[in-house]
Amino acid sequence: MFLADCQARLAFDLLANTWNAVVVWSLRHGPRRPGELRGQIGGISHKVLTETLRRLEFNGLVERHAYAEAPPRVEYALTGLGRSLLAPIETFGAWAFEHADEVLAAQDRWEEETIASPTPPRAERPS
Amino acid sequence: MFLADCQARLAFDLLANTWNAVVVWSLRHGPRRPGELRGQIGGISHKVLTETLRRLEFNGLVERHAYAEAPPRVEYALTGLGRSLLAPIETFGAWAFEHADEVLAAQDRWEEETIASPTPPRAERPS
DNA sequence: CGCGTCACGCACCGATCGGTGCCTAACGGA
DNA sequence: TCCGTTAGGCACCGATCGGTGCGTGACGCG
Repeated sequence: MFLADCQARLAFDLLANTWNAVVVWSLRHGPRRPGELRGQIGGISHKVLTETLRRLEFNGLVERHAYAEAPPRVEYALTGLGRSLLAPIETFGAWAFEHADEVLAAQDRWEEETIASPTPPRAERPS
Repeated sequence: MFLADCQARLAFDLLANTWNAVVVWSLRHGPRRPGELRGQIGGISHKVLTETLRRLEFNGLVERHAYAEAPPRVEYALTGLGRSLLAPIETFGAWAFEHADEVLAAQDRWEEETIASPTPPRAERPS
């Protein structure tokens, strides 16, 4: 599992992007319009949102429905496949809630122990 | 959950990298040396492996044990926090096994429907 | 003495990620 | 007529990701 060309790597490619899982999660309660998504999710640019939605559509996780109306209206909804991904995502979210403080504590510990650390491996910290 | 500055975003930063989850998973059965990891995992460069391990160490998921021996010997092991992440990772892996074919089918469908697609949103395909 | 092993650092590089800013198209309202 | 709204395309940009290649230090072996 997860070795070399294993299919399981595919799952991580689906979550490798910063926003994929967040967008999927934001669609869990039904169809949403891009504007709504941009509102619900904080700090995603409109370009990246559409790119993300295209990618999710390409992978069969969401469906795009465009209505030819006065102000253009578009809705994105999860497919069955997309909905099946909600459970794993929630598992992760639960883990994060339980252990976020431990991760933060570990990061702080690192900063203490190594005096003047040359290159803190990465921010990894919500701005 | 997953909104704006929510802590749950942290979980995805931990998996945002291509190799983080794979390396954690490769350590599930006990300590491993870098060489072993490079062997188990396919196609990871030595630079990226050490970077990944440093990052995991920084986040408190793995521990580094160096033995001052003749040919330098180093072992990396999961911490308790790291082990607690195995369950969510496995959940994902299970999802991938179940649905990988659906994702691939969706991708193929995309290629059929849109004749000469201008920009296939992304490879997202194991090479 | 030269070679191999092992962990790892560093310089360099191309590809991708994500962000900003500006553009269109189509309509309703003032 | 001009503005606002909505979706989204396009150009451009800096930061990061991941890869290659080379060097080092300490040892063991022939």
